[in-house]
Amino acid sequence: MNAAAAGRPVTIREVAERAGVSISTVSHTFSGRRPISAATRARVREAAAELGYDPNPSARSLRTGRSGLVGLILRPRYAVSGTPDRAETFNRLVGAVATEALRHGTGLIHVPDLHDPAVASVPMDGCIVAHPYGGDTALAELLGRGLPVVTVEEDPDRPDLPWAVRLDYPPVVEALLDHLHAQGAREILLLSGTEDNAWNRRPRETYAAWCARRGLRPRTGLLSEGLSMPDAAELVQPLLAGPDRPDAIVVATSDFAALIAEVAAARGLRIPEELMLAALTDSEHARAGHPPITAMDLTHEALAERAVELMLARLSGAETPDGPVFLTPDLRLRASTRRKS
Amino acid sequence: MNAAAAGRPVTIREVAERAGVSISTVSHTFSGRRPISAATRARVREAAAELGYDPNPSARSLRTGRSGLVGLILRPRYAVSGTPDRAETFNRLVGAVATEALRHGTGLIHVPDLHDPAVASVPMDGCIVAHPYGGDTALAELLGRGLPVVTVEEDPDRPDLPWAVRLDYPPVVEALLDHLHAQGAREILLLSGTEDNAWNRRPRETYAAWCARRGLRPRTGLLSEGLSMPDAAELVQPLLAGPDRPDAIVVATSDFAALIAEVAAARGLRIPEELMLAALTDSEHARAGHPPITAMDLTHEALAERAVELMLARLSGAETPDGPVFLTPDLRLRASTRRKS
DNA sequence: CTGAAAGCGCTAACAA
DNA sequence: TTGTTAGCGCTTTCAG
Repeated sequence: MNAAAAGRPVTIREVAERAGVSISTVSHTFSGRRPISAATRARVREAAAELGYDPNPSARSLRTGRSGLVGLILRPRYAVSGTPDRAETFNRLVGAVATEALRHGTGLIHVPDLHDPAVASVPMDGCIVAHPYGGDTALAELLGRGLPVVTVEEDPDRPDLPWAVRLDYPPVVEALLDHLHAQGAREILLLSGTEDNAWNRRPRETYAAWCARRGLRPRTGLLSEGLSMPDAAELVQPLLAGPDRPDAIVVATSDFAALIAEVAAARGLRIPEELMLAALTDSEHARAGHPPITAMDLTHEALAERAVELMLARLSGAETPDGPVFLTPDLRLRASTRRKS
Repeated sequence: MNAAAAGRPVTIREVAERAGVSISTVSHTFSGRRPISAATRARVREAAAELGYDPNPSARSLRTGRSGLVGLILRPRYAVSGTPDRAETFNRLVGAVATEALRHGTGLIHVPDLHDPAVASVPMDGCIVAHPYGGDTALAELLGRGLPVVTVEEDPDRPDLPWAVRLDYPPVVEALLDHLHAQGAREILLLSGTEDNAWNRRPRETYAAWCARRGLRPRTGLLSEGLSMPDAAELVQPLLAGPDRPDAIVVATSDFAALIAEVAAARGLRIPEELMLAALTDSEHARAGHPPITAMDLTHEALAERAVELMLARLSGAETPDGPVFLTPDLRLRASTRRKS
């Protein structure tokens, strides 16, 4: 029984001994960073294989200063405790980042709470911070440590950090509003989430500007991403009750959009004839809703792909880009906003 | 500008110097593993904060032998290169494992190719191997290194490894077959995937036994998970053409189930009246199909939760369990197998 | 082409 | 309560 089978890790020293060479020769055999005679290399490889040698990654990165690992921090606090909408969003982003990292042969670490001292910090060469808040503290912390950071969506208070993949909301949100307007909507209510991130802020800004241009009264409200369905229903009811109810609602999350559709149906309001409905993120709720709900897909896969590329470029010493990469969300018009005319 | 802002990591030594104490005092201030006077502790904390000190995780784990990180390897090779069905499956499992790890404050590493020497190995205390193959080489490699491993589904050739979360297929597959039989199916075709894992093997075994018991002729075929839709369509066509076409098909993946529904529709075959259809994994394809397709949900979230629990228990020194944990897949009967009678 | 040895930053045993 | 120091396993300079 060799050392590995016994549970004790095999070190470079044992391999060297077995092969009858020095530890530096073993090291160089694997790194290839200096010429080793074929005979020696064969002996070392054989010894390593027999012993089940696997270089200790901590020792290596202590020495080299690099781990070959990229971190991922998903900021939205409701990402983890999830309604299906949030779960789908979270899963798509995490899955896509993981896929992309693996495709490049890079290990990916999901970083646990940065601020919890009970939690060991992780050896990462750089970190992807997804959907940061305005003035994001975790982002600031990492930047303060001098760690290379790439963000998925910008910290809305620091929109110009160049190492970022951003979503270009204005044209898409305008297209959505124009579409609603073209279908006859004149009283459009925007229900944002309460998370202070780009996804909530940018569309709100675009909406305000659009209303001003059109000379329409802006109508906005908040619906926290953390609400339970019953609590959200409670808040939605009165919005549909009064005589001044909106003729279209744009709501941040798609499961609340589906909820609004239900509440509307219960009140006898027909969609899209009496009320149009759209969501600012897409999910199965929207696609399979009754009727299917118009939604903006945030192209998580593309965000992930570009973010990983950006990070790897950065770690290989690429120049700082002139500005963020911009991607365009994908507007998916569905029956909830399509009036037969 | 301090060292961190300058890009150079701050070490314990600098903190000690600044606080006017020894490095072991700094170490113990953070680890809390020996009493430190309040005054000293305050000075150290202040110095650390001012310098932006963050303990080097590689140094720590080199010394302690533990990293606090759990690895995750997803074995199915089609998990990454994905059709939507595989992407949903992969995303759900990865997302759920990540969520569960974070909930416990544990870092999670997606392990890149174990056998690629160009890829740095990762510092993990244990590893979750999901959906291993029969005689899985990666699993064997990790076990050979003496690393604590927990599997999600068993290596079908090593069904008794106790550190595993398994799916209890037989009763659910039987229930599905009984259901089809009760609806009148007598010529049931099972189209397995070609990945040699539990998900393909166990239902096949159950099917064979069920046919034997019922005195029915087993009809089986293969449809590789890696096929493109057109290629899969090519293979499916003849199955529906002959006079001895099956009256029910159980197919492994749900997107091929949806494909079969399309092909059947194109041939004028009505579902479920002339052909019943079921999938051995659920996805939006099945839920949103026309008609919606009966499917077995593999409860990825529950698998992930139990696997992470098992891993953390194992790492805290829990006793080896008597056997694997068994979970029951969730059979979701839908219109594709529901004949009006 | 190969070996000896320093040292990465930290923890923990031992000393005081 | 605090300080001194060995050494975790590796990479890399410097010698040969």
